[in-house]
Amino acid sequence: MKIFLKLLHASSAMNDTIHWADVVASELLKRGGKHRIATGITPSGHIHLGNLREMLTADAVRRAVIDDGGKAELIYIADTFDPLRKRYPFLPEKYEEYVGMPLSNIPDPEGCHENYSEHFLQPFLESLEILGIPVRVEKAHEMYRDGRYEEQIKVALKKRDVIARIIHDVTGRELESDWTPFMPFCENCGRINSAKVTGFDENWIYYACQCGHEGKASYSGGGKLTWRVDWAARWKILGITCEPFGKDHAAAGGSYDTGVRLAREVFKIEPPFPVVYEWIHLKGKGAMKSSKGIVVPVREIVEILPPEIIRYLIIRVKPERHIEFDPSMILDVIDDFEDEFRHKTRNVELSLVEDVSYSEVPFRHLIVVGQIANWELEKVLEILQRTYEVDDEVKKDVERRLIYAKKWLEKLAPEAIKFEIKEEIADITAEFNEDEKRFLSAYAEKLSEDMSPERIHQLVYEVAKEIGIKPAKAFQAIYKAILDRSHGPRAGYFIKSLGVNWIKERFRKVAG
RNA sequence: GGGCUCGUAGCUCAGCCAGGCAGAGCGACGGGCUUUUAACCCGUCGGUCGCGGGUUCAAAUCCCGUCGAGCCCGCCA
Repeated sequence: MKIFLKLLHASSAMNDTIHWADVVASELLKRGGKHRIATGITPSGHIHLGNLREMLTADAVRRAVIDDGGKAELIYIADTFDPLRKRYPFLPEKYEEYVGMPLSNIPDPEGCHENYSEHFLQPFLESLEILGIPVRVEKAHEMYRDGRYEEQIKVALKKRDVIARIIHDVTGRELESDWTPFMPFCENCGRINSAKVTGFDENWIYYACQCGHEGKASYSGGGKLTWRVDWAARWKILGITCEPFGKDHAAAGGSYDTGVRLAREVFKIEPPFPVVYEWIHLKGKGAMKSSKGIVVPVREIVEILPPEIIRYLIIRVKPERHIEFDPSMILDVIDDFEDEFRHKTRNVELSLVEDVSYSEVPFRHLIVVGQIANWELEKVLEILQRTYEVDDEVKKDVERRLIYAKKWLEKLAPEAIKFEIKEEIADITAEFNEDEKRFLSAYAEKLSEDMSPERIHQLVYEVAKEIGIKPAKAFQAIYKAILDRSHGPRAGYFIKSLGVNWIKERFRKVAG
């Protein structure tokens, strides 16, 4: 047996090591065949790339469980019933008065959605769809309103002392004698963080609010459980078996520690299997935090980068490692992806969005060709046909990724990679010396319609030699005449795709 | 005070769970292709695996300790 294990080890060492998501999946499958994975991001501001890590971590596990023969689904609990903590920098002054009110009761700061939480939630949900993350959405204010918490609220209120002791044991925090695990919603001032429970019976929870109002709250929507208790309660209500969460919750004495004990001792369930993940840092700016305004909204990223790249960016890194997100390095990440794609790695498998095909045309290439072809699909395909076999599948993929290439170029690309064809000769500011003019003129003479791109490229060297200038000078003249700069895409393909006759005419004009 | 992660080639990291000749990519250097946007091909250099102990025939890997970096511990992903 021991020898067998060693052999197994030796042979698996030759391949990639087991993917983290598969490790989690096999752990889960030891516990049962059916899993419900929870995620929970509060829509209190723009939902950013850092938040997305939670979703992608969960989705990678979901897929791994399914690939391993189990069943798994994803649930996203949007805490729409959470109070607005403070007036964030991006909110107008007026929002000071909404602090403490549930997000679902606050107006949309930009007036385009039903309420505050919807404003941030909707674009995020659209993004999840684009990223191929199938998720069942549960909005907290609806769960409470529909009475799904009722039983657990009653349990929590009755076991107030047990809960208080657990929180004290785990965190060392001494709770005040009038503390309860319930935060009533005050029907007078509309806040959900300023009233105290004064008593309860089978039908009502009685409270006194700082605003002076005294009233009674319903078990269905009249308030919510405090964070730590709410978390454990929802595990029970939704039957959660696995949940990824940020390292803040994982610290000793953090909310997962209390959650474990609350789950077992108060709600009588086994806590979900934890997957702890690290923050994503924005290169040079530190951890992404909505509250600090260091944010790349997910909805913007999914417009600029293909979903498989965004997935790959996060899924390829073990959750417990932090990710340094450097927008200027994204082409390298895409290169890595394309290299892994050729080897069909597990990272790629978990990153590709189902039902989306991916061709071998490199993204870098699309960027050059797209610019040459002025982003016209037919023209791009025509150019690609010289190097690739373009069938319907490739065509479909190119059509899809060409849009990203264009957006990426506009929003994230370094200037050096961009170029623009000067339509008018008057737009060219560069000077041409006699050698260059002689070259362009002679080159235009020899160039003919039936030449292949390779032949056109070769011709540059031949003509340059003939009139006695260095090839480098010849290339510079060509690019100056077309782009008004000294560098550009590989000359042969470039000239061919621009049209030989157009080039001949242009070179003659420039040469005077 | 408690907890987590990281420390392996100049840089970014894999390898550690399951001990078995120290790896990849990039960079640098040399050569080929007589500029092509961080192009391609061939080759070379490059590491006391943070440090100190321990276990073992054998340790980057396991155990104990230690130093350094970053982060978390009201709410937050």
